Amino acid sequence: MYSAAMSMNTSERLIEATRELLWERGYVGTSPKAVQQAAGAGQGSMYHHFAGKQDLALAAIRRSAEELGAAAEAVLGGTGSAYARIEAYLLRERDVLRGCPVGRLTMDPEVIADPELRAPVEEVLGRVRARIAEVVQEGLDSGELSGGLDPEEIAATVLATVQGGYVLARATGSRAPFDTAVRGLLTLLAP
Amino acid sequence: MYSAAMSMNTSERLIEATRELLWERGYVGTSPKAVQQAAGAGQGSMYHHFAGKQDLALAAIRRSAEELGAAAEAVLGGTGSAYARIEAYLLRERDVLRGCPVGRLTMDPEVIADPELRAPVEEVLGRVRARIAEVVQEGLDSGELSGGLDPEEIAATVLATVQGGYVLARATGSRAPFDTAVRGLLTLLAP
DNA sequence: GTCTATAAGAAGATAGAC
DNA sequence: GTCTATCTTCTTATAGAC
Repeated sequence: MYSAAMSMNTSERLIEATRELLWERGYVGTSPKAVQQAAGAGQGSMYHHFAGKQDLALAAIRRSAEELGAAAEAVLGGTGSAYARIEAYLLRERDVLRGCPVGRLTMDPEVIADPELRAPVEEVLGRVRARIAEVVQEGLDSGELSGGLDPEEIAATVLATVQGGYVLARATGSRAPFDTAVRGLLTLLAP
Repeated sequence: MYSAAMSMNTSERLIEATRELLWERGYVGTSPKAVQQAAGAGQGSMYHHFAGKQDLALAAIRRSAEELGAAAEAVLGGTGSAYARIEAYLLRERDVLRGCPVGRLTMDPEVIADPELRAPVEEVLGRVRARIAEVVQEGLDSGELSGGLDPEEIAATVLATVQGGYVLARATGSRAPFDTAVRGLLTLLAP
């Protein structure tokens, strides 16, 4: 059962349970049966609300992407200097060992092969990347960051460091490599 | 059938087929049956050579890790300045859209949950990270790289950028974000 | 809306013949 | 070493009753 969610209706519980399972096991590793058990819903109930596994995953992925975009915007659109906001993004509270609920899906062959499932993943990662680039541009305009930097390049480096930090952390079973990689990047970016 | 490998014996073909499937679909997404078909081997044949799925995956993962370590050492242990060798590592030929055959496994819940399967992944990523740190240290010692850098941190940033670059590339279906992230990092590292 | 029944095929083996 | 048979459980549904 989706323990933190007894007050949700069945459709909501199914989506939330799917989000958790996709995060932990990916699309290939998540079965409708596992979703039903986690949501406390029956077989017929699930197929009443959703057309099938793909349909349910689509709802779950869209919501996770939306949430990720909002969380990124919350720090990148905050107050402070450009460097401070990028630092806030990098140091933002994260469940490092669980990885990124969206980035994780890029390693799933069936998500990547399905344009509908891949679309929200591509869209939100592109949006966050563009938003970081805007902040870098602001830092260049104000003279806060050094002149030779390309905003799009630095934004890709920042996002890649985060996504790759998850990989290193999960490989070691410790969040330390994630934090180390972030500190390295912050040193390189330091005005 | 493992098309490029008709001359290998059954055991070899099974390992190579497993490496390909683990790379593409992960451990959770790879079935013994799929391995057998890709290797052109029968059920009984596979279970004669290997105790089961985990045993076969262990052989495959160990080999992929070994290969990755050797490829990294080939560029990091080459000639040239510290920066040039790190640049060579970052620009090294890669099948970007396929991702990293080793890093990819960190997103697999059953690999991460199994100490035997995770060990080669952790070991080789740690080894590459330490090797990059050595090269950064050489650059600091020679005065080629700026003084304020921590070798361990920069090494983690370099490896994370690569691993995260794969994520961004697969999300968009294009290798461009990988190359962009690498260029950003090279700009930040430039002596 | 939710439940149970049914089903073809895959997953991950084990057993024993050849 | 390789092959076929067999087994249990899981996967991903569909059909129809309540």
